[in-house]
Amino acid sequence: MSNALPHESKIKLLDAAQNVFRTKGYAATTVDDICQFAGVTKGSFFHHFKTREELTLDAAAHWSNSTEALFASAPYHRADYPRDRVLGYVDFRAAILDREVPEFTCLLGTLVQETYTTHPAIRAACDKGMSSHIAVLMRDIEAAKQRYAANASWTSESVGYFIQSVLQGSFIFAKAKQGSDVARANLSHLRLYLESLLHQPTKSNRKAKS
Amino acid sequence: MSNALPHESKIKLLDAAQNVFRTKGYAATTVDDICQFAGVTKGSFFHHFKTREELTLDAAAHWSNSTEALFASAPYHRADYPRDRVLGYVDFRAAILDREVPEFTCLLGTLVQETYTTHPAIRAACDKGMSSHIAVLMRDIEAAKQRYAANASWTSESVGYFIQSVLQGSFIFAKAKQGSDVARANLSHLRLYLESLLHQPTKSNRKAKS
DNA sequence: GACAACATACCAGGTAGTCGGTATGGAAAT
DNA sequence: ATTTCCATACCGACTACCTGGTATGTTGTC
Repeated sequence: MSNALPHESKIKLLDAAQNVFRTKGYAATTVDDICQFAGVTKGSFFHHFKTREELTLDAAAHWSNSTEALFASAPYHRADYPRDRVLGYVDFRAAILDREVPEFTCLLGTLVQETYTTHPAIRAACDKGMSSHIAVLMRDIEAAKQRYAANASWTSESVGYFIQSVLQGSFIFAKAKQGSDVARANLSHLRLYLESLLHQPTKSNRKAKS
Repeated sequence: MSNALPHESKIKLLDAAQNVFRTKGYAATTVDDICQFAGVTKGSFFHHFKTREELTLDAAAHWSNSTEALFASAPYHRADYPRDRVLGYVDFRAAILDREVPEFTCLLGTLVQETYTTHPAIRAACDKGMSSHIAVLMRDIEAAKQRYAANASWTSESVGYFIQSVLQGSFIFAKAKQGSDVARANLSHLRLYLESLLHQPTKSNRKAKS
């Protein structure tokens, strides 16, 4: 990838794609839709991207970068104890639900469902983006596991995927019900489960080594 | 709805729609795709359905009916204790994962994600279908709750939605990863959580009244 | 012969991608 | 300093194609 920062129109198009795809889905979104939302012309679109699929791949990468930056800078991420960071992640996801549905749902989850058999490259990009997000989360889960449940039979990886799956499923119900009530309730169930996996810490084991 | 049982071609079309939608998604599926899969002509299609959207609504209803029948006749459903039926449901869902991805994923979850802003009627049909499936499941959850966790603060409804959300999220990862490993792991996490909500029964409280 | 259940050719609208062209800004030549 | 040159960014009309839906015809059956 080039290291020069992309032009304004290109970024506008990528951001527009994020929004329109999450609202109308991949296949129902036309190039003109994206151009209109971005406020640029079709000529500009095809200057920056060879095809609609190429834009989609770029948009998936753009999404991964911006979400990773968002979570990295979120306050929960600075908690001292890994367990607090894991639970903080869940709380943070719950806090975001105060918006319109297309604004808190996941681009990659939306895309992959429509393209997994028809557009292998997009499917792979979504898989990669979601997996790398989970990999980051896994670091905290693993650290918390070492501290509170070192001998448990579950893996931090499986818990990472479980968390993401609950989120993705919650998004589907948010779309079906046009609201985030189910998502919110799901996240409290999830939190409860995570608390039980990482047994409630006491002052003493909080003070324990690293 | 008519009480006469629908013609063979109509059923073929509804079944074909189920399969093709789950494979290619709603918007990417053409009427010709469905006709070809069903082995009927376009003329037949538009004889039975006024529009593509009407077929989709019928397909959603058809899906709800056939899945409800499937679960009602599944062996787990005949367990004596409601707790066993709830856990049996999860195990049954896990057992189904031995197939190709489009065969075990949920039509309604797929449809709603693509249509929730653009096709209100389809969105509503999906919501209705998923909610009524949960309502059936809820009966067992509620009965199990009365027995093992009568005073717990969670509602059987929220647990029903949580179970479905884990499933829907699992389907997304099945699509992203082209396999059901994550789904399977998710279902064991889910089972563990449900077991903890409905505390492990002993011989004595199994024998307890009704 | 009337009606349902098809079959097939066709059409109108929409869409991805193309193509010739313009604007702009910076480097190079003079 | 001024002119020339060129690459990048952008514009919008146009095209070839696809797709939902229609119109019209055919077959079988009660």
